[in-house]
Amino acid sequence: MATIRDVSKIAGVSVATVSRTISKPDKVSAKTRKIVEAAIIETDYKPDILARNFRTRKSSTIVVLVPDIANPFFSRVIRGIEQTAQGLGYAVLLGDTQGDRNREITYANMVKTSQADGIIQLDSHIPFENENGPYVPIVNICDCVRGTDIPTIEIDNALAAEKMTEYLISLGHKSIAIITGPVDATITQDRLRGYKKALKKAKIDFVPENISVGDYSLLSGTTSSHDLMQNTHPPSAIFCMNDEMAIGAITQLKKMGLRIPEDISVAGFDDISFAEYYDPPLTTVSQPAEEFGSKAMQTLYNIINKNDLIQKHTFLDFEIIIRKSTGPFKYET
Amino acid sequence: MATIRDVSKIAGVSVATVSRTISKPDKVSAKTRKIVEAAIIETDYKPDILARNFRTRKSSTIVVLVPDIANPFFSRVIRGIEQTAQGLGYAVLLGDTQGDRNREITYANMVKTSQADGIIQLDSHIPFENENGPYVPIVNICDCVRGTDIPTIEIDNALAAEKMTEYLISLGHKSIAIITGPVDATITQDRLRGYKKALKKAKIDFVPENISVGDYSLLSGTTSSHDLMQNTHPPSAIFCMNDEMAIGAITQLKKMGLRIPEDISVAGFDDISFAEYYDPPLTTVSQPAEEFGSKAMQTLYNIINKNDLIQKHTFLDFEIIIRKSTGPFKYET
DNA sequence: ACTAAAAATGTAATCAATTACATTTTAATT
DNA sequence: AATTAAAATGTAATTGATTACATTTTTAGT
Repeated sequence: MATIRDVSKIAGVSVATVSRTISKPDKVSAKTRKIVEAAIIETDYKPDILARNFRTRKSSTIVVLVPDIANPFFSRVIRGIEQTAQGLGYAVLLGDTQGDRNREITYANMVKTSQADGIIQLDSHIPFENENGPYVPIVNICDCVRGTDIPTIEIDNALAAEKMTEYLISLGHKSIAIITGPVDATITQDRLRGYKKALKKAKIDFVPENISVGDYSLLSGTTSSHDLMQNTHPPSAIFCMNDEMAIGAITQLKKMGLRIPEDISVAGFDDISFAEYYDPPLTTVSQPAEEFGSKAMQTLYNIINKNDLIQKHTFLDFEIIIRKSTGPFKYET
Repeated sequence: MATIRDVSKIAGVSVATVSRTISKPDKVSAKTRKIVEAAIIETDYKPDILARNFRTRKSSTIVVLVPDIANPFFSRVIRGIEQTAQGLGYAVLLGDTQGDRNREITYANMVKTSQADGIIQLDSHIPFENENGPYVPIVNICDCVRGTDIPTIEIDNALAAEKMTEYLISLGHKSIAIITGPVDATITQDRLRGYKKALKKAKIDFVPENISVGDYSLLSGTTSSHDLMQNTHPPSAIFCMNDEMAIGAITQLKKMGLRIPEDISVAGFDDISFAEYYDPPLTTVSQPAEEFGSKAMQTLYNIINKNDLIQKHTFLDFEIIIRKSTGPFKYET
């Protein structure tokens, strides 16, 4: 493999000139630039990225921390990150944490050791043992921690849940259950807040038994919905904090002989691609997954390169998608 | 940040001894090892990975080339890769190619420049301009090229398709359509071969119009199935080369007023998590997604580290999962 | 106690780029 | 043509760990 020194010899210039030809061509006269470029081609020179990274203390690599890559919403976000990263000349290191804090820290240390230039975290947890460590460029998206000055990108989860709940109320539902995500997640708390707010505005009493904690899996949708139907006053509508749980719930409710939406309404969250193709097509909250990814990468890029145009807290638009899994409340006959 | 020199000063030994304490502790006496370890803790020394990578020409990073990360089957494979990679001390660079050959080459060059130590390719395409370039550790999985000595990991796709087709034939179906993946993919050709073989064994004539080319998307399942139903002799069963297309097909067929499986049977491929939760639950071919990933990573690790125990061509087990989307053929009434 | 072999440790070169600073060349102005 | 500023180029230090080779210390055997 040819080195910069080989090129400089062939071109009859110094290594500095070769280096400049590559990284700041306008600092080199047109004549020598041509000579050097010819020498680069002749020697088939490819800069040694490892040496460059070592010297410049940059890796042009970022880490994505994701609770679970196999989650269809997250994988779309990551696709958005990856596409934008490619455009900006960054590589994406995948950090599937499976919720494990130690793995988060392992990946965070890759930034501290310059193996990566920054982190995009999709979970509401900051992977630093303590806050007074070295500065680490990080963007927190989708599910964001509060009370730090770390840039965040999210939708207004409380409002989205409020709107969806209002919609269900507008259909005549009074007993609306909710299947949540893990209790310690910010989005769970936000959405629960929005749900309660909508109930309050409609003067519907909040019933604790209408809450079931899930874990975003299909299975937890089935078990949670099963549990909810055992309540003394079973719900006539179930709002799930993601589409998988909604699909799990519908599967279970159908198995119990209930018709969707005639007997019970089910709404989801995320609008994954399957939502539209489910039977019945799922009423859900659409989130701009790819935009989350591209915005996050763009913001992280600005942080790394110290552009001042960083918006600390960005809110993206959501949309209530009304399909066929929700319908008017009907009194029992 | 403390360097190895700081540690050596504190410990009163040479940098070589510190380096050895870290990488080959058995080459260092117990006494000095203790001293050095204490100094490492005192200085909070973390080896500079960039310097190490530069010097050793290794990055402990591998690249995963995937046609689309948002495909649920692929994301499970990647999860398997990532888990195993973590255990082996490797980081995973995500290369979402969207089928773009240039992107594949870009990522392949990262290996040539030592930014990554090897590649796991999930597509039947080898990303080298020509074969006589530098040696690149690579493993080809799921959809594999033929006629090279690159290690592959796959299921026997022809056999799987043959078995599924045989199953549909055993239900009495004679007009069995197939929705394929892209024509140039090895798995498409393999599965098509298995499909034809089963037809031939059952003495059923192969009808070209029963083939519709899809692209693995939900939408292509709907359009392909719609097209197939316009045939002069519409099929009584449709075998789709992945579950998304099967789900798209079922959605479309239901829209056309057909009942699944009473009026028409639909089978998929992959057994993604949604398959079991669909209505009706999908008959499909189960592939061991995570095992693909972990086997691939293990094999790549062996290649990189020149262990000789490399099995060139590995075949994993598949399983025909019979659920409710397929049923006996019934003559039109 | 002496010697040889083995183990432990140290010295200093090395990896290939970038870049601060020094020097030379070119351009502009009078 | 002389002077000065600006542009272009060159020199050589620098980055931090690894490791070949040299040297010292320890161990074992007599």
